[in-house]
Amino acid sequence: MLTTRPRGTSDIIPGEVETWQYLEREVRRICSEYGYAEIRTPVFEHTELFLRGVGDTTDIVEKEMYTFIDRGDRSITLRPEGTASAVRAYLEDKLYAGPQPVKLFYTGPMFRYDRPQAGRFRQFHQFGAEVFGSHDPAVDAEVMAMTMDFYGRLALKGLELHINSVGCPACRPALRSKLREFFLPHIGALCPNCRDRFEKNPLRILDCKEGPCRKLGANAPATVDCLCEDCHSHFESVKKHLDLLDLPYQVNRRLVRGLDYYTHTAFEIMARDIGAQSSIGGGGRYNGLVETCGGPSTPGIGYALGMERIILAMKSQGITTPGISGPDVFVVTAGQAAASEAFRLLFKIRGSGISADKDYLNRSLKAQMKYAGKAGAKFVVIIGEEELAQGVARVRNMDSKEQVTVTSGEVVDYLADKVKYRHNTYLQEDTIK
RNA sequence: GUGGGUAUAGCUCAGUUGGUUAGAGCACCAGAUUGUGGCUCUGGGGGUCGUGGGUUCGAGUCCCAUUACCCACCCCA
Repeated sequence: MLTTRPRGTSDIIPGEVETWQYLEREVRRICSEYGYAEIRTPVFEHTELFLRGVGDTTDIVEKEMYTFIDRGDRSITLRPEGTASAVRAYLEDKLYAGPQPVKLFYTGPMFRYDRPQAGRFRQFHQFGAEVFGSHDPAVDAEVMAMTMDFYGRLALKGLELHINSVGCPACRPALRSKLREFFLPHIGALCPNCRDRFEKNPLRILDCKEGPCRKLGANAPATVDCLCEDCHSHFESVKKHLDLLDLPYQVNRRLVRGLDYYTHTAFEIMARDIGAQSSIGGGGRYNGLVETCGGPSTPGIGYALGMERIILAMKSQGITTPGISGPDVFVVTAGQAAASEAFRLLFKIRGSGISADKDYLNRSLKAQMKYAGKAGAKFVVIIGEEELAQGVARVRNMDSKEQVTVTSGEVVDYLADKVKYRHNTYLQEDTIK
């Protein structure tokens, strides 16, 4: 146990972390372009927030929360999702008092006590965004377009945007009773889970994957057939705005998201090639949530994307991301006499903004060269007795094998010049994805 | 919470019907005449065979339990 990480968690080690850093860069870039500001909230909250926010009949709350009592006898829960916290902060930090609408994004770890499998972990990471304060269907479209834009920037292909409207408090009671009416004669044929859902939330029966429930559900009244005037026109307008952007989507009448707070628009993005857990992102409108959490009636909409699943999809599509990058310069010495000079030079190089390193294992010149090559150093600076005596250093370009002699006074400037050039090309490579 | 599969070196895996000091490739380290990397060659370090019990003269190999991981169900990112 001492050397085993907790189940469903993972270490992101050098070689992998560069992919995460790249994704996080892209997240910040797109959010700034779309006008979303970052918010950082605690990874744990009072349990009540999630009970209220996420909904106490959802699977997340019923069986997946990491909840514990702290030393002050408070019930604390590791956040299973980001929206509830964003809503809490919106209220607590009085963001409603600022210019509206309020557009926020976050990235970070979420926690759900699930059995791990492909694409599912107990600690996983989401990038999410929320918009508070606007009813405009154009915002629904913006939010969906933004997710698809993000995937597109990562060069992901073949994703499907599924959308639906799950109604609002005005039309949902009618829908519920219609569904109950429909399923009542067949209640015996439903799976045990759905018999439970029949009472609590018959909407979710539509989402069931069990054969019999699925068959029955195919002919059941769908949410889109029972929408009130308001919901209907909202949904139509959302679709119109998606069309304006030429954004392909499919209306999925069965799409009912697992969180209770959704109203009007619900959407989900599916990837076909990442195993059984094919959803790589989803979201929807939650016009009642802020009020449920004790705030003024405020419309809201948001989404969350699963970082691990994005990485899975990228891998299975053969998309490469920046890897580990070696030092710009590696300082190699020959003989003890050069050691002091090399050590000083190393720090001078670093001081000019160039990444540099040297051997600390007392290795032979050959071994130092070998290491520099494996570490991916772009240049090697060699100092031996001969160079010391002449007041020079050899600078070797590891790619071209070209080696020049530079006076010790000019070494740093010489390297700075070469490396600056490399940095520019590196930045360009970095952007192509 | 339920089901199936797997567990031998840092990694990927061999390991005959149970039989002596458990192997390979890759990786790591060091050398190949005295100061130059990627290729090649030689050598070296590294394994309580997941853990605990059992059967047996003898278990990496058979049996039981346990843990971890993987995959799937439920559900979600």
